[in-house]
Amino acid sequence: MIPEVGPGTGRSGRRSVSTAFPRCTVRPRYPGRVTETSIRTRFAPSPTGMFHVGGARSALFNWALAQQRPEGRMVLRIEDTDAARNRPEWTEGIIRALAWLGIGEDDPHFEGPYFQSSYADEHRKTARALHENGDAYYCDCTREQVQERRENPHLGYDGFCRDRNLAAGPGRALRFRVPEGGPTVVDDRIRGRVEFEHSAIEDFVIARADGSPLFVLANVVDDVEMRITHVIRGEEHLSNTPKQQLLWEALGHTPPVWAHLPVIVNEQRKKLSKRRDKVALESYQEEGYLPEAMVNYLMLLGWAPGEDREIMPWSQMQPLFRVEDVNSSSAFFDEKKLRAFNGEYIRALSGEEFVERCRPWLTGENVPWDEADYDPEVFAAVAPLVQSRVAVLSEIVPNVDFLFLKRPVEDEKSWNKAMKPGVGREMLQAALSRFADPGLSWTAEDLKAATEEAGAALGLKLGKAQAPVRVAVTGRTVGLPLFESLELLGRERVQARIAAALERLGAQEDGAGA
RNA sequence: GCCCCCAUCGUCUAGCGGCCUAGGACGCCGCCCUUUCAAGGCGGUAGCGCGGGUUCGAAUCCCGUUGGGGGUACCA
Repeated sequence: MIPEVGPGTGRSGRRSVSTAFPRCTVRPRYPGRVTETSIRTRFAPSPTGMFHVGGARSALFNWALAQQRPEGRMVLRIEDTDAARNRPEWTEGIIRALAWLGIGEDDPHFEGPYFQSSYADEHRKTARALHENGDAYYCDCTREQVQERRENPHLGYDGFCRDRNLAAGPGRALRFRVPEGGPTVVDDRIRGRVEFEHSAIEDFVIARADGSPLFVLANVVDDVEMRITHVIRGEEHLSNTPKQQLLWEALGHTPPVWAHLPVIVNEQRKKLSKRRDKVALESYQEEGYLPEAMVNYLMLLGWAPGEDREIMPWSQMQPLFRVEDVNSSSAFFDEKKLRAFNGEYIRALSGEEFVERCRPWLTGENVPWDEADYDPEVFAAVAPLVQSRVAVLSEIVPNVDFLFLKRPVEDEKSWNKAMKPGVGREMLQAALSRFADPGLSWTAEDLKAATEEAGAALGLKLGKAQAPVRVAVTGRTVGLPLFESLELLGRERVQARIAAALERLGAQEDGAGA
């Protein structure tokens, strides 16, 4: 059974998300609010305009945690320091995708978006401070020089400039001085204690030769400034974590709670990639996945609410979520299961809600019929028949197109299957004459009886008898219950379509004969 | 190569030393219902990678091994 409402329905549902997001202004400083739990979610704007399903899951986990505490905040920071990734539209895509999932600024637990680029001065200032107190040093080694110098190709930077006391200058990058000896222990909520020997961490670059800070530094500076307490992100960041923790400590702060989520993989067990895999949240949205189904499915990737429950609305799921319970092994994104969930959520919709949700797929540019031929009342009438037959909303189109198209779609396979010699023509003729009887009331019930009789006269059971009629009228061998469809289409159009099919059969025969 | 992570049905998972003859869900396969297709009902298939320990007892703890994955940038 499906519960009443999903997560996004009330807030985001099909509602269009405000395109102009007022908060999207440059902020000189982060508010640096102290909250019980400031959870940080960060996204880099992507030129593809796509929002990764993996990012969606991370966001949802963060969101659940933030909503669990009265003062909890999920802070969205747009990491746009890469100048090439600085278009407002891309940021808008992130906001819109989150809103679709039910995560947005109209909820007090949401804060942001903030823009990392607006805080660049602080990043540089911190870099200089790190240099001044000796935690970082300038290095003028080129990549080639480093490679030539080290005998052991497995090692990274060899620390050549560690004690050269170089001043800042052109061509000089700033490197962090990783302490000698001992490990840095990352205490991860999901993985437990993970030790990284300092000898295995090279003196990493924190600012480029042009003075611009790198992700690893900017990220920490921002998190410190924003008083971030929980960092919940993908496993791909685990190896950055000891570096960032070292930075936190060098800046005199206690590192946040870390939790590294397992990666989401494809059938080849490789990390989902934008090139190979269908990862864009938007593409699922376009296909007609409901946000509440997507949210439900995503939450189950690496976590389970227990007691053998799976289909559960956000309102019930959210309080149950615990990061500690997240599985540490990678999870395969199974679209089949997502589809099954989506079908369940669709069937759980009320009739009116279903019709409402279908609208975007029935109108507009991509619809196969003339807009003038579309009749919302006709759709509303068949909607109950459609509802249990689709797993994603876009599938409603092939189910109902025969009602709005001037002529049914032409599908060779369906035609050949139904219009077998000795059956097709005979059946269509029989049906046509029956349907022409003015005494026949044009109702599903009587149409069924009439078709049954017509078939019986030819020795056909209803299952066989209905096939040619169905193909003649709808163009397909499968579809909605036939007689309700005929009733709705109307006597005139049904007769015309059967006649047209007979004509086509005749032409085929003539062609074959000649 | 080096560092790190991971390991229960095909897939997502439950399990955190005896309730396990390993539970649920998706998928798949039957059967029922049926005007096609769905939906629905009933049933079935299938798993603790391997080898050592520890223990009266191990899917659960330890070690090793194998196999996957992530990282390894003056990207984020």
